[in-house]
Amino acid sequence: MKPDNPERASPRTTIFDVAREAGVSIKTVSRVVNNEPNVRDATRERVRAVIDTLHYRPNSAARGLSAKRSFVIGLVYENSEEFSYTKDLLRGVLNACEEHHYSLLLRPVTLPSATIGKDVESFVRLTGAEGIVLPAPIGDMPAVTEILAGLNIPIAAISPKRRVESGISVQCREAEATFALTEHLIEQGHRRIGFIKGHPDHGASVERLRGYRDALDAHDMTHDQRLIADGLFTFETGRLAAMNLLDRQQPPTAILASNDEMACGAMHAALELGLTIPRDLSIVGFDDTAVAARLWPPLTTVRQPITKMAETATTMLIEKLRGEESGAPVPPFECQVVIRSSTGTRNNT
Amino acid sequence: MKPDNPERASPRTTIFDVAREAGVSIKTVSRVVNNEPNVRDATRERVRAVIDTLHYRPNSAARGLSAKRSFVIGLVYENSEEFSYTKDLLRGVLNACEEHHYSLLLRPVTLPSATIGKDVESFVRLTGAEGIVLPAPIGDMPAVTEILAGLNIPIAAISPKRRVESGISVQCREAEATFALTEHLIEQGHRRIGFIKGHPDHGASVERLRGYRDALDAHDMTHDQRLIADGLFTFETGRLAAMNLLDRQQPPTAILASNDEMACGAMHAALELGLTIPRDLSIVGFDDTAVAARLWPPLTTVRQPITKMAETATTMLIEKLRGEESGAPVPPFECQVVIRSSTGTRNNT
DNA sequence: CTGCGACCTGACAGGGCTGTCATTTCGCCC
DNA sequence: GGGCGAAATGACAGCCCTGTCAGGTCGCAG
Repeated sequence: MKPDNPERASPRTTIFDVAREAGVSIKTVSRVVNNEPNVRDATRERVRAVIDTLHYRPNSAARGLSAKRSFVIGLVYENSEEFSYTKDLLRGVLNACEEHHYSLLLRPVTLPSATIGKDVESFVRLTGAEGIVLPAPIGDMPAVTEILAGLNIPIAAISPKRRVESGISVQCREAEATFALTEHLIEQGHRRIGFIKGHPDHGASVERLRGYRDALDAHDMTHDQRLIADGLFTFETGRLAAMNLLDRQQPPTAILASNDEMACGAMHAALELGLTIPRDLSIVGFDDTAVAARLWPPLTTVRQPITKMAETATTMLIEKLRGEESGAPVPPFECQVVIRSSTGTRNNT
Repeated sequence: MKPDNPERASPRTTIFDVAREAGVSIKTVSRVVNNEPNVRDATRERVRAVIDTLHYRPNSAARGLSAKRSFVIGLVYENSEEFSYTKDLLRGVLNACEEHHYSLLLRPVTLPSATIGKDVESFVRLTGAEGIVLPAPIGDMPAVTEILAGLNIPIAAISPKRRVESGISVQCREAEATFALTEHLIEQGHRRIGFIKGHPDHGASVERLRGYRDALDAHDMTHDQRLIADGLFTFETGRLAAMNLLDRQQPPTAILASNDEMACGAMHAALELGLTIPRDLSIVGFDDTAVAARLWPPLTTVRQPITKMAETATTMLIEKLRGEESGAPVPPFECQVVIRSSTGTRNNT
């Protein structure tokens, strides 16, 4: 037996109630709600007050129906093992959506996917999303971008390989950060620094490799192709690549992996070989994922302001939808090198 | 210059188009779309065919407005550092929502929160969510559940302390799993097994402690209160608790932490003290988060079928909204002990 | 052939909001 | 005080779908 509750599902207050209470037409209330001009300040105030007392919230279904807009942003993301990147990303996108009263709808995808174009298309058709946020590497996939261009849906790409022309994109100074990371190793005396490349589909892979190479150049160090190994951003490819690198006659004294997952794999490889970190081998990663600080020794890595980047990209996307586009591309964000204990001094050998 | 595209934003096909094409009334199309009865099979087929050719998708705003429903499920989750639990959870909830054509809207919260009741209330009012999924420990918070009960919004609790009467909840056999985990340690010869408790607000904490105690009883081992330490499910509390435990005159030879984060903290504590795992100390966790397999040595832990649990709970919630409630509570799910290398044989000392 | 349920189908009225456009009010200048 | 343009406000249709209910069709028993 529940306590008797005569009125089920209290009848939501509508714009009509507010209008009556404030003594204006519903259209005026609508104008106030949407911050439209042409309402006298006094009227605006009065309506606002009534809205507050009545706890009025516009019905988004009705609003969307009438305005022929969905107020929905879609986020298509890779549902990968490593999720702390996605977590921060999600946080940023969600912040922006809430701030501007948009809803966020999610579409996880498993890569590689042959049907991703169709998937995104049906996602958009079904949800009526007005704009789509595309984190790397999806923002670089023609199958997706072309479909969305055809549908006339604006996109915001996060860390794409290159700026999308006529689209929104935010990036961060990954090359510079990798440069600094490499320099950190050089300063500690390392002269043979191994590098594990990232997935070739990610723009980040190119940038990070560039930063590494530039640092070697800046310190007049020779490039040894045998110190560069392929990887795909996964734990296992990192482990294998490191095994490979460490199996050389002249193994590196430090390894820079293009992300934390692979750095973690490299660490496992080193430990399996009985090496002590950082005494026998220094290891650094990139991303500062949740795992990085949990490893032993804790991993030196680079933190990107993902949440901030995602928030900025999404906000720009929404502004574009509103026609408030500024047009000016955002300057790239700064990354931050996080020095922990997986790196240590090393003399030449 | 883009290729000229005369028609912008192709006019979406509406129910009206389908009706005309199929030679029936829009109401009949509506019936087909919603799988309602009272449509002749031949008619149904014909309408379905037209829907397919025209790629018709009902406009959810219009549908919601007309039916006075939002087709929205809300997920309120703790935006914690450890996210791999939430990732799996999200996956399950999303699966169920897609399957039943509901949208999922997210509301992350930071705990502890004094305003969580109000937050959830405004979330529901704003989104019009018809049902809310509440993972632990939020499903146990009266501030939240009472608000939702008042709003007449059904909830689905995942791993709550106790079954919500007249509500949906799914749980898994955490006590049994912890029992098995403890037994694993006992079989390896451990006689002094430390235990780090979880956050007192989580139902899981009680269950896991119970499993540990039951296992000791089953093997006629004495309970030593000094082997039990408090924790709050975070890395740092785990580290501190382990430090404490290992500082005893008779330190434990194995530590069972109530989750992986704390197990990881315990591992750091042990390594800081110069211990080798598992030679000097075995460590086990709970949850099988992404970090567990990345640690060195990889962590023995317990995997819960979170995705499955979340999917089941959400499906039940949606069925309830549809009035298809079966009423029968689901039997608890089974957990799986994942044995890795952080545990090893130990003779009595 | 008639009558009568049972089953199908369609007409119509909104649902809460916004776009359009007509109307009223206001401020200001001569 | 009258006149005028701009600002403020409101009336109304319509967005696309579903609930309701009336009407139409079908099969079958009498």
